[in-house]
Amino acid sequence: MSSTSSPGRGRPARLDRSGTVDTALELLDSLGLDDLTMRRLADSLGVRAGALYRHFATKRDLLTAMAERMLADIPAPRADGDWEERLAGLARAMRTALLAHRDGARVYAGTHSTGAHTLRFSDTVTGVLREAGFADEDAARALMAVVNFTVGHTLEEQAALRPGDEGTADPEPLRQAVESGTFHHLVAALPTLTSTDFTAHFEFGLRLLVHGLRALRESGTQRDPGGV
Amino acid sequence: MSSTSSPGRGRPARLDRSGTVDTALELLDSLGLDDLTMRRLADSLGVRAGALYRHFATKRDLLTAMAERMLADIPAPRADGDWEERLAGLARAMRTALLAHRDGARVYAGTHSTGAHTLRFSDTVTGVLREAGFADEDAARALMAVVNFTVGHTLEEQAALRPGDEGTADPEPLRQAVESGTFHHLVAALPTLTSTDFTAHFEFGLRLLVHGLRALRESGTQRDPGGV
DNA sequence: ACCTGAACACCGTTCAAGT
DNA sequence: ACCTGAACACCGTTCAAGT
Repeated sequence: MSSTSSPGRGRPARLDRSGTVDTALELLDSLGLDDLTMRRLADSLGVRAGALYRHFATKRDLLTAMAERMLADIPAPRADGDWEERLAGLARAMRTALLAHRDGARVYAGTHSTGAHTLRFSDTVTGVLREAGFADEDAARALMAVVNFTVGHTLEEQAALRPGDEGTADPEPLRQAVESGTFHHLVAALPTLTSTDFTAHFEFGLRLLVHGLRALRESGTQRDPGGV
Repeated sequence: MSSTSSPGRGRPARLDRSGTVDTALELLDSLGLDDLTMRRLADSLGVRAGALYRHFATKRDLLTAMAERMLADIPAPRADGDWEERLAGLARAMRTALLAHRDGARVYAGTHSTGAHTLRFSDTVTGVLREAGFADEDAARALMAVVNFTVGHTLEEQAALRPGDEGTADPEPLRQAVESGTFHHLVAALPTLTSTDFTAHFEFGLRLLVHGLRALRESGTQRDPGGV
């Protein structure tokens, strides 16, 4: 169970930043974000809540460190494939990293990490686009568009999958409201909207973004055709 | 000020669902989501916290009603313009509705409303796409892609604008980390990434999605060319 | 019928005091 | 130097009792 440094015999020599984040992520997976408290985390570490504040100025600080750690799971992108496939691969890797932890997207969306993993990911995405010939400004905006879509999608995906409270896993109230009303376009869309094939939903949106970027690239700067 | 039923003379006849949501949105604007508590809302209504539970089973229920009310501000779409302009207009209207309240995107993202305004908005977007010739499944997936991007973007926009805690309004730590490291692609993107012209960022992503949909429409079903 | 009072079981955070 | 104990100022939610 105890994974990292100093398994501890007599005095546990307990708290360090990295190990605390590990335990916090395990607790997140078993309890969910709403039940992850500083007190419960302290219990898991064999310590009182106040001791956590020697390593994290605030709970938000802890959550930021957790978000940053989640992005560490993103593997370095394979160098093969064209820019479209590499960009899509990076977006998929981000979704996968967020899905890897319960409420992962909520944790990520609620923080603003500027850690090394976050910067590395942003740098990689920007690099794929710049090397494909996109202007710096377009590369930056494309990064934001892809990340914002991915976070928005995964937020929705994890919200829909959790047993929550009302009408999420159970589409009955929505179905009823739709069929009784005048929302006939929505009725046609319902089978897809209530589908749980979130990968298909994600791929659809991702394809739209990539297509849009391809069109922008072809209409814009067509300098350096061919090349690497 | 008192809008709905029974303005009340002697005894305020105080609580009703609709007025409570109004007051909650006002309180949200002045305090922010983190400081919006059931007790403070009760104070604003001249009532004790327990009384709120006669109208809302839970705080989450209240927040869902607030999210639903926010979408009521979305005006009916103008009938002029082609499907691309109408779709873009609806996405812009949603962003505007979320921006209209402090932490609006966070409130919306944290809930799962199936109220009339949410359904009407979804029905309208789906209708624009179906009438443009998209298959039901594509219309549904396009709705989700546009909404998820819009929510993700606005979440980011409101997070960046709030005076928060660390390195959000102040890009110094990020700038330093970037310049000291080997993230040279990110350095090129920095001026755009730290720009506060969020409308430009939003429009860029929205254009990508619309371009992608146009390509899909032209490659896919080209039945019923011309005509309304 | 609708609200109050009071409680239950918690929170995040701080800080003197111990070791 | 690092952690405990104990407190401060709160939370969301429930429910008997009042009116």
